[in-house]
Amino acid sequence: MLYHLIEQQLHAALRQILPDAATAAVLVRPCADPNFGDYQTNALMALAKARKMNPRQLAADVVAKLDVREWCEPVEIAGAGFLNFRLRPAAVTAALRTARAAGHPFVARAASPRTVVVDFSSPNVAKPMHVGHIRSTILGDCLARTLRLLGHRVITDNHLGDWGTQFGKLLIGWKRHLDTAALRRDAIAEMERLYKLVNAASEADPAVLEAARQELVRLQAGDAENLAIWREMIALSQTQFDTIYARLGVKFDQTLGESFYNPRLRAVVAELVAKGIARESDGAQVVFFDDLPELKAHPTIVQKSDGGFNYTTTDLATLAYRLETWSPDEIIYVTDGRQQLHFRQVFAAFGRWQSAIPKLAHVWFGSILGEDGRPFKTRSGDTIKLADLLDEAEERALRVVSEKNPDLPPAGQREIARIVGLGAVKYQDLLPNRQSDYVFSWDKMLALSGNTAPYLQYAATRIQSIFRKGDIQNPEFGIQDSELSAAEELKLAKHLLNFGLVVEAVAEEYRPNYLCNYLYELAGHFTAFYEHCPVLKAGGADRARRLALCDLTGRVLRQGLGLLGIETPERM
RNA sequence: GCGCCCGUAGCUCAGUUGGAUAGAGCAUCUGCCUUCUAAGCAGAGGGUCCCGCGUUCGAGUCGCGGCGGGCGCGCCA
Repeated sequence: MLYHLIEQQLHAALRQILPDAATAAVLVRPCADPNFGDYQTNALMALAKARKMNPRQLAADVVAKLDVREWCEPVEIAGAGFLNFRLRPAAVTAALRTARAAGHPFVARAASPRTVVVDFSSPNVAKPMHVGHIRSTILGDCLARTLRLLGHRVITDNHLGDWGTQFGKLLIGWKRHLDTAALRRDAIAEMERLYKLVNAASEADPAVLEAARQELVRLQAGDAENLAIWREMIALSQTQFDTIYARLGVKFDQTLGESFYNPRLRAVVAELVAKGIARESDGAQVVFFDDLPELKAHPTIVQKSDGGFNYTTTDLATLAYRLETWSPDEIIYVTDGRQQLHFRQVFAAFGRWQSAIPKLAHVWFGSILGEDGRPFKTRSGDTIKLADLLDEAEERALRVVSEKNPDLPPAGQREIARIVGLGAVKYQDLLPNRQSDYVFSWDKMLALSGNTAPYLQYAATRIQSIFRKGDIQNPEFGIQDSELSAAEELKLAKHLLNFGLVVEAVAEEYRPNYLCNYLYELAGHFTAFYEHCPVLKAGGADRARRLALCDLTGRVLRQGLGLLGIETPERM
């Protein structure tokens, strides 16, 4: 990648001037304003400041030692000490030629691949998946795909909520009120009905609450009947999850729910106690963090006073299992922001328990708010089911498709509507900064114009259309030494070069919105090119080169959308 | 009370080690389909980046203090 080569040369030059400088912080980034050039570095100013040097003088000294003639016009020193690099067109065409031969154009595989566990989605058994599950699922899937493209070994794990106190109420409901016909029709809806029924009843009648507690105790003690019912509830739920995941194109390498770790919990606590990490307090076993100021006031319980375990215990057992099973370099948790304190506690406790721990990342996202700006209530009944959201998305897309393409056969229209509708939902979810709360709105979630997936898909289909119209199957076109004659070609080409930079940033900061914005800009550059530069009607070298640009743009768009988990139709 | 996050155009939001003249989409307005798909393109208007002080050559970004909102804080997950 050109920016990387420039960066390396810059580091070499800097070492000649300041041998002890930390070059890792000296980055070459795309210019904020193309008027300044293609790439810039601002780090010399910071470096000069730290050493009380004259920044412009330092810049001049470094430039004197810097040799980037192969790729750049003469380097400019601007303002307080910016270095601006402008690519030579010949270097751009050379980079495009290299990319056309590459399996994944403009993306460099990681020099040292790492093993990364990604924990995401984690829906609860016996409950419908609702809009609240979409962010974790889509975000986690995107991060997994991104890390894989960069050459890392990724293990995705769906940590199902398949154990816990809710099963007491569910068991009561199953035994007393089960409607088997309704269960056959829609198992999740029936289980949800049972839960709500018993939940309401236990609020009114303490005897029901006590009965539910007893059922839970029997389940935990291994009662055969309760275990059988519990297993059936899991199996029925898994069918629903599988349907949703198939629709979303999300795959898991592992589905190890909370219950998988039950047999390990006692030993975890025993070890924590033996090592003096946990101690008894008010009848419970508790881990205190007296030496950590931010957690001093927030101890965490690993065994309740009634002897039961909780999610901190389960999460610690899960970490230990992952460590011994896969020896990961990193474990990523994708959950909402309300669990920040919990994960700080788990990570801190785990750090005391185990000597060598991998990088632990809690990738959190904001809450979903209702249209009124109030938090979305999960228990109040007006939760929007994920399946309904996806249905609505496909229906809205179908209306547009049938209007725009009335001549396509219905099955073709539905397939396009499926890809466009699901793409719109996913993109809308990945576009905002993940840490912002978002206000749920049908219109916003399902928008099909502007900065949306359909815009990107549309650009990709226009490219496909060119190849169809030109009847170009095995393209023998290529980029000769001819110049990129139009300004739009050069802009498009230069933007393509930065794809890998963005993919790496997504993986490093766990922020797919960087990729969304990059692809939106790419599609914008392509559209400008498309409006101004005829491809099929151009002749000779222009035509060949523009076809090559179309091909590369199409590949990057499809690859980028693929990282977001979004498909691209042939036409739309 | 303590902690985390947020406050940027009418609305929804971006804003990459602090960096150059703060950007999109939607909405509004003006043009563009006889040329590879108008789900598009070109252009216009629209800003006290919540307020104040500070650090800095330079602050939407960092620090401190306010104001407003969301979330969390030992036996749910």
